[in-house]
Amino acid sequence: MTSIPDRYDPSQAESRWYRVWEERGYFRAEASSPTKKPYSIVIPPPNVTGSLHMGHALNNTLQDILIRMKRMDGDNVLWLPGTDHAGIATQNVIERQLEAEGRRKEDVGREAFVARVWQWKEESGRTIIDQLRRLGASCDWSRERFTMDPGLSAAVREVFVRLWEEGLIYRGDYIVNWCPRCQTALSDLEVDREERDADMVYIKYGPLTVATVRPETRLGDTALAVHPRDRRYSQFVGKILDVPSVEGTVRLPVVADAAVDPKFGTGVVKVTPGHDPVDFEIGRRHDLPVRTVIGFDARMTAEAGKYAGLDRFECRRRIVEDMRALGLIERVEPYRHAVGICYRSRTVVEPLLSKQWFVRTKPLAEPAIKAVRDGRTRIVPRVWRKTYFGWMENIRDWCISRQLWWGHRIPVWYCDHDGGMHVSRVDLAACPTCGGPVHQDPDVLDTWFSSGLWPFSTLGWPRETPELRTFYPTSCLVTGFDILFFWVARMMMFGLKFMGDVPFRDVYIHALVRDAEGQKMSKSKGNVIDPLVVMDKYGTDALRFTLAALAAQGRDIRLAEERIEGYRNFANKTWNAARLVLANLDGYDPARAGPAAPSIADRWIRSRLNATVGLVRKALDGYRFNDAASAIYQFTWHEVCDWYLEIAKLALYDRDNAPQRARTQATLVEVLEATLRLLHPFMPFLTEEIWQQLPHAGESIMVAPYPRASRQKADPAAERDMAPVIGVVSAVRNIRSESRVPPSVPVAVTIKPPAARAALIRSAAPLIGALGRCTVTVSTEATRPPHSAFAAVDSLEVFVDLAGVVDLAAERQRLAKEVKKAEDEIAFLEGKLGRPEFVARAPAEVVERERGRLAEQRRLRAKLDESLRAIAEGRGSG
RNA sequence: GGACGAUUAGCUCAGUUGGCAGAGCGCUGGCCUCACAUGCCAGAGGUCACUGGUUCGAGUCCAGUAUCGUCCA
Repeated sequence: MTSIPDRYDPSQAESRWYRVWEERGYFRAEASSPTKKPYSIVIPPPNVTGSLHMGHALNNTLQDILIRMKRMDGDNVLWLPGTDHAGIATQNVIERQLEAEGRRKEDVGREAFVARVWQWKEESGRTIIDQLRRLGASCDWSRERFTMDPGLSAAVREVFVRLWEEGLIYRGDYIVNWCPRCQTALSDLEVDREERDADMVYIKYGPLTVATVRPETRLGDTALAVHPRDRRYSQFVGKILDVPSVEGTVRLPVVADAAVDPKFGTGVVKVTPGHDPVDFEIGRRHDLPVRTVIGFDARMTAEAGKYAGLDRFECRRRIVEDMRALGLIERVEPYRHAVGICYRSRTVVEPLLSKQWFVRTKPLAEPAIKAVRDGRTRIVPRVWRKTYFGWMENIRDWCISRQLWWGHRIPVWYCDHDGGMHVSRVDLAACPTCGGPVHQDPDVLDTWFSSGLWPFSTLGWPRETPELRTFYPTSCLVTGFDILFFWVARMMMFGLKFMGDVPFRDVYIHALVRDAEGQKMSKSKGNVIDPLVVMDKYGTDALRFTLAALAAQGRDIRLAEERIEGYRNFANKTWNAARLVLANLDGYDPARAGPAAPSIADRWIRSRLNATVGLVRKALDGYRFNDAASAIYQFTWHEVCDWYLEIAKLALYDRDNAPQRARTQATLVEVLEATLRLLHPFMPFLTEEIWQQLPHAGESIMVAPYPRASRQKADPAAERDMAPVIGVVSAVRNIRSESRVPPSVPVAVTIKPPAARAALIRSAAPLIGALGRCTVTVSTEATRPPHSAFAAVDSLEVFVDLAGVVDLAAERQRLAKEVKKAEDEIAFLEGKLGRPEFVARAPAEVVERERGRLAEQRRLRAKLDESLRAIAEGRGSG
């Protein structure tokens, strides 16, 4: 009957429409618009090395939903995409390539190495960008940025120089987290914690005993420390102890310092200023020397004497053996503790003293705290505010230098002649003071230093561009909580500092995607669900809708394949609804649909659509994507498909009533078309595919208006009048099912409405008859027919004649169940209304409502009792 | 150790100003009814973790307990 296939095939629709949209320029923003309201989002730039995982899929689906809705609203929408150069990760990729060739980066040299990274970036860096297209992301690709683009690099230099000039950047020797694998310093944030089993070794230090899990650092000890108020050890404070140890007797002073936790170990700690950040501070306060015994390669240095050259962990084993031989080990206890590991290479980091660059963060953090407190930036859901404040208020200086080759090189030059240091926006070829030769600082900046500028560097800053004026502050940032500190916090600080305003009005923080068991997805666990595989199997729209439907605030998403399958079915359901409509539009002419007044069902479905639009709008305004998705799902499937389409078929198949048919066609087209627009941000491909085949105005659903709800469109009378129709049909079906009457056998139904509803029910009788597969008699004077089953629907009494087909026992059972329900309800309400406090204190309307319910239930029970009696007396059985 | 979150149907989860406990999946029974079996109809299934408190009334507000999870030290 129709050439449209009965299954929706996503694969061909997806590639086709995306190309059309892009070619027509729908994704492009206007640099400025005299009339359109700006709406902008900058993408959290994925690593250029990355490939799309579920987290990206979720993050970008949510952004695309917002973007598409606002675009349909007619705003001047900018979704700015791009990628991040991801210093360590990208460098690792090329290093591994070299490794496979049997070479190291030192063999090829810095310049050639960086050139090779660029080449790789040009060839392979588009993977994730293409995958975002696959997802349907409607980014403005003409404005795609990369953190190492010339413009963004200029922004990095500008920021570095200005911060330096204001004294907010400094260079110095401090203990930093060193990754021996990546051969670079890391910021505190780049160090993950992992629980590991270790040996807590109790070592004798002369008269005292010290507990440590890092015995190899014994070689770097320059003091012992106790808490100033620890009476146990006050006699030792200020003394210098002669401590026999593996390298002979060493002299160690005992200092008192409040940083010592008297409850840890014995209460005495060893102080190793060269290898522990706390000890480093203690060392400064007490003017202790620093001994570096572990090097950048994680091997013991010459300072370690006979242990020099040993790997740090090998040295740990050896030194314990040696101490044991010397009787210096008091005892060894198993100990579980959190070890710092590099977030990229998972290598245990070594706190090491080195010269690094730092940003003084306190002065930057204060305005960033205030902006959120004042509501200039709104964090959604609000619970994350506390986390944000907690971190910002206890912020520590940020180590921004990395000993990598790939990244923004620190814009500092040292004169080889006079030793001077020059911070500069432009490359220096010679010393500005003496003209001598210069060399640039070898280090590069933390990747987050450049991504922290993303909301304005991508818009052209430090140049003053129309884009910057139009789209900054951006409207919303959509991101996961895992980079709240890494990225969001830093954009807040930099945005306020350099733009004088917040980088975004809203920050929407979404959950993490986990597997069905709640485990974090990871390649090593083998539990990843690959979005690309899912898109192939179920379609992009199904994946997008699933992610939106599961994106409830404040909870992680457990993704199981069955869920995606369920929403694939929803896509197919919508497809088939459209098939039904499209197959029945012959002779349709919207101009001629006017004359016939809409039926109750027409008015009802329009009113329901209006209500659904209201729900979806409200949900999306509050970033409640799951509520929006479920409202659309519920309406489309359970109101349009389950009821309205079934009702519409009656008119569509009735060729003798042309006006009624035309009117129904008009309603179908109107409701389906609007539903598609409502659904479009969630399922862009399917909706475009159908919309193009429906009568429509405009060239693409992408740029058609997003539906708006209005009070005028609400039709409470129609909703009230449809309720008994649905109620009676459901009751008839229920009786039919419970009495085991096959659908093919017609039954006779008698409805006894109260006088006030008689006209309505009479006019709806054919409808009820068709939907319930029954013949309907309506009479206000009806009496219970013999051999009939009974149901009450609000104020209506419904009798289903089961002569010849009735299962008496089944009907009795069904009635008994209804009686039980009514009686429970009556008991509950009588109890409630029997309490004088309730009647006295609850609002009058609540009391009135409960009284009405009680009366209703009592009446119902009476009717049910009557039916049961009829059966008992044999009247029902015939 | 500190902070936050979670505990609602067999499973996964909604439940926004306190006023008849909902969805999806799964399950049971019946249907290939001319859009769809990726479907249709009907149904079963819940002491809202526990203990107190506030209130006429608590899944919802407050305090505590237990278990699980996350983040920070």
